[in-house]
Amino acid sequence: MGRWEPDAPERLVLAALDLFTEQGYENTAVAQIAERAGLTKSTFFRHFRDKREVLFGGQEVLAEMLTSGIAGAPEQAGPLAAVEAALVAVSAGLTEERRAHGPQRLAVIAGNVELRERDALKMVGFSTAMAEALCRRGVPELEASVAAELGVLAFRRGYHRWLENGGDFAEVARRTLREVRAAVAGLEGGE
Amino acid sequence: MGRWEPDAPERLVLAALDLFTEQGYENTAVAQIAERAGLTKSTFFRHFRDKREVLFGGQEVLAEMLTSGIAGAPEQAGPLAAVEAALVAVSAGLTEERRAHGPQRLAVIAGNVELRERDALKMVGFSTAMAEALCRRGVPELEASVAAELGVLAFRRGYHRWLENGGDFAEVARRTLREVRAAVAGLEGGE
DNA sequence: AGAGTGATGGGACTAAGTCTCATCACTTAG
DNA sequence: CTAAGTGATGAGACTTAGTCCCATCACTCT
Repeated sequence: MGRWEPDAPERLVLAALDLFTEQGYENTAVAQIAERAGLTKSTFFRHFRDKREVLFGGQEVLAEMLTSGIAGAPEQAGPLAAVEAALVAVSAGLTEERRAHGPQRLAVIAGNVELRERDALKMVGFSTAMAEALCRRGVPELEASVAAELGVLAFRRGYHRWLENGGDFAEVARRTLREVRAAVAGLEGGE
Repeated sequence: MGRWEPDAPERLVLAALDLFTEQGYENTAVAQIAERAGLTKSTFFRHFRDKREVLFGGQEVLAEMLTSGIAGAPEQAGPLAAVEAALVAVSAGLTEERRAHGPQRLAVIAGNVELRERDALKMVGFSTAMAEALCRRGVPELEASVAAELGVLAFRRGYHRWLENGGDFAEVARRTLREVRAAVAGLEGGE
């Protein structure tokens, strides 16, 4: 399978990350990314659906982990316990290599609307994936949506913390989800 | 102000909606939309940031209504009561004319990833707008985010119901938010 | 009538994204 | 050891989104 210089996708990701950081996302052409990676525009689009996607690769895998995490939670677990299982399960996909470029990647995304847009879509994907998995466990549709939304919120916050402080993502995510649940309780209690 | 044939933006929206429905979003060129509206490509991009935006116009106004709804809620109101005020306030922006093309618009959006992506971004915008408005009321940041997220969920579901059944949006939204709160309670209680 | 203003038309230009075909590195059967 | 096969890449044409600049036109006000 691997011919020529191996790992074309990874080389493209790294080249893109550097160029986006150096000169900004919109000032960087796909051809330029490909050139720095020793490839061509054709090859770039063979590996990535579009220019944005070079920063969001492998998220389908994470969504898959979320759903299987929920599916694999104990029978008697409630929706939020299942969501916790999902967050724990996804930690297997958050590799140390992924953490290395995380902050740089987040900075680039934060600086561009198109990229924030793609990020929003990915988060919606996570949410519906979890909600559907919860429904398959017999959770009513609305409760599933609420639990999934809270799960995504915890995931986002946990992910940021994990990038800042490191450590085990499963641990961080568990703690973050607990805080979200506390906030929910405070919401209902405080009226 | 109005010269030539008036209401260029509205004509563009209607032309786009028809063409997207007839032949699909990706099979429709901007030049074609402009032509059907009796205008040119230049004018299209003068009124809309990009091709997607022709289906999402005026949402900044809605976000504005959400924030001012929250800001205008009674002092002693809790976060979720403020969110309810936001949803009630936004009903002023959901005109009957908007409802007329709602289903067609939703169908087009549902059929295209780029458009779902833009929709996701708009919802994130609503969420952060509400969360920031809640923070300005002194609500802790995490609770504000949770409440805003629940508010967006209620807004989406209420919007769909409103399109299907009509009636007063404020009424529908209030009922939907109540259901979301019940689901949240069921989530915490059932474990 | 003439200057000013704001919206439009037109056309050139860049870059994203698609498509097709040739080519090259490497594998495997004979 | 060679020749066919396979999969990834290169090359280039092509369409369209989106930007820019400038001329023009409709209408207003003096």
